Amino acid sequence: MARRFDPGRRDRIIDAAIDCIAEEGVAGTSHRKVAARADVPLGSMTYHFDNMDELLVEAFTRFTAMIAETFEQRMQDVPDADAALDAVVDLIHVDLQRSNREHVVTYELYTLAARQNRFRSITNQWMRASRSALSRHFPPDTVRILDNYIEGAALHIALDTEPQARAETRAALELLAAR
Amino acid sequence: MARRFDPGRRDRIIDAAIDCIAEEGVAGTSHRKVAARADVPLGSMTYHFDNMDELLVEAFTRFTAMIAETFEQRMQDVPDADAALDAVVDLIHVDLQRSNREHVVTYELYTLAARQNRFRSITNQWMRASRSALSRHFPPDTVRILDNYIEGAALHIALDTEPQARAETRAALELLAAR
Amino acid sequence: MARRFDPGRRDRIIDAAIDCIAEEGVAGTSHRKVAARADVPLGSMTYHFDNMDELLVEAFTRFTAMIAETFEQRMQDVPDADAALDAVVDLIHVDLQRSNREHVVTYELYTLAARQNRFRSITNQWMRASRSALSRHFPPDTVRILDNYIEGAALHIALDTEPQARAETRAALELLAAR
Amino acid sequence: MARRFDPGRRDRIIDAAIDCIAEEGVAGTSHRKVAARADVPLGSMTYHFDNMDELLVEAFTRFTAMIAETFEQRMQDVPDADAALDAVVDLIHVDLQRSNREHVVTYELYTLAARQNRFRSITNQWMRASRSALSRHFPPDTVRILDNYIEGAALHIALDTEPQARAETRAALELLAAR
DNA sequence: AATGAATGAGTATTCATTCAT
DNA sequence: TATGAATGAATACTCATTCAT
Repeated sequence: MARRFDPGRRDRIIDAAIDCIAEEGVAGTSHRKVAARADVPLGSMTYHFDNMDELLVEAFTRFTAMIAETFEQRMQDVPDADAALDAVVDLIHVDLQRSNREHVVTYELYTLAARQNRFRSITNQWMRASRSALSRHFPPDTVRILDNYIEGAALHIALDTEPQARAETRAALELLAAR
Repeated sequence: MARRFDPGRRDRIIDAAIDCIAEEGVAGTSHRKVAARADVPLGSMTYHFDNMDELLVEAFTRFTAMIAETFEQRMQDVPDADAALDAVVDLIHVDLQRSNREHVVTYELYTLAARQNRFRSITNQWMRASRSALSRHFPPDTVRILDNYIEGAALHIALDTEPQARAETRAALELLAAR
Repeated sequence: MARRFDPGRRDRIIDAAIDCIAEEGVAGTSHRKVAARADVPLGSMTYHFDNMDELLVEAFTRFTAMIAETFEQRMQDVPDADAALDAVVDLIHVDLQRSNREHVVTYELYTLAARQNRFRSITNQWMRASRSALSRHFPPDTVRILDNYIEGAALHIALDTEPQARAETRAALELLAAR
Repeated sequence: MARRFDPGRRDRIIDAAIDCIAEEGVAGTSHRKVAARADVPLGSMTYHFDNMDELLVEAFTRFTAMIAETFEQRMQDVPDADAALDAVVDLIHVDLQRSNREHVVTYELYTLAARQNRFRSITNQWMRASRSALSRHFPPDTVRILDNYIEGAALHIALDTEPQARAETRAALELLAAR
């Protein structure tokens, strides 16, 4: 009845899906809920996306692209390796801790990626982008090692309850970057 | 009508739940499926566990306890720090890669932990146990740093498709342990 | 697979719900039973009604509307107060005693109304309609008193096993109406 | 294991059942909930009461006996018919309005009574007791009429949202009692 | 191109009752 | 005598997907 001309509807659905995943998890994300969030009729969900998996792939692709983009920008904005390490420490200790929204969506994705290739492609591409951003300031071998450490440190801060000092993170990164 | 006396049934249900999570994910784990796997009537599921979450908590608690136990044993079996690093490299490059069963269950847990305290308690306890095992051979600060790296490296090997050499892992660990 | 186009289905479900409440009580009224009675698939129940309460509200609303309508008609059809009293006596001693269907549904509603506002709204509206019908022949104060007596007399005839004479009812009503 | 000697357990179960009916309705009253409330093992429920209906009959019998007893006492305590009417007005406008606990249990009983003889016996006995109490001050015919009015007035105050004045109730009762 | 209605399979959970101990 | 464990049937409700319009 309403809204027959609605460009951007597809986009809105994808954004709504990301929100839904963040708030209710992949398990709690259904056509109905996403449709309600995006304010589109239920029937239009499977019109725009063949099935739920299709939508999840698009949602996670957009989510990771946004984060990768931000990180790339950050690495582009710092003058040298030392400043890059500072930016990484900030990323781990400030940005990611601001809200756990990014954590939860990330681990939802990891869970899918551990099981299905199509989602592992997304994590793979994301990780490649992260390493590419780090490559602006560090040699390839160092990049991989740093990348590993960053991932582990972020995860432990998120899922462990014992505090971790900025200084410690910085020290570890320096050690790995200096080799 | 059949089996009225079945001690150990609770245990069997928990094991069946772990299997189910490994093969079908938390989302794919239902009372019905676990009951079928454990060969118990559906009605007995909520007799033994007040609700699904209760069962998941017990399943993940047992799962992490088993893994932590194995790691503790390994650290106990090696004579010195150098051998401990070898064991860690093996853990990352051999054991974890043998099947992705442990990965998938682990990330399922992380996903829950990112959202609910009761599951975060489980990851927290697990991480504490891992660090405690490493403490046999390394000082506290080093332990935390090693632990972060191990987590990140394992995750990237699991969810990235680009290969990572044993030598590289060993080198990074040495760097972090030597400080 | 069969019937894809079925207008009036919603209506049929409501009628089936009233029948089900009459025969098996609210406690015995389930989605399954109503669906079977209305000859619709189980899955369509919660499509048409968000939940069971929604359906009960609609069912009781329709039930009370039908009864109120009949009473209004009756009061409209009689020429004066005296004839109105006769009609009321008939209502209590003849109509309501013909089957206990109306009684049981009514008390089911009262039980819900004693506990939940949304059902008390229904009883409230019904009572207002009854008084409005009586207002055709009696002044407001008398209407309220008559209404109380009618309710109590009907209830006692239904739930007491001792007989009550028409003459007695008529005498009581006259007393109350004459004031 | 615990409490092997527990006289009064049966009594406690009946009281717990009344509480449960008051708070959650007959539909929400289950063996489990009553057992928890009475702090007795689930298995002892069907040991003391053959089935749920047996328990409900005992619960409603006790509930109505208590109320009838109170009313009888009240009628015994007043000196004459005029004071009796005052007491009745108080009953309707003060006592019953204090909490709706009595209302809800009463209508739960009426609902069962409308359908099953064994519960109608309970309402019947209750009503006989009420009339017997009124008989202390009024002749038989008047008693029945008063009883009807009291029932209807109480119900309308409970389930209608429009206020009803004490004076009006008193006036109606006087009219009926004076005949 | 777009969608409201439809539906069968599935979900977690509650339950009265039974019965071996 | 008393009860913890057990169980099959039932509950309300959600869902992805289909399809007639």
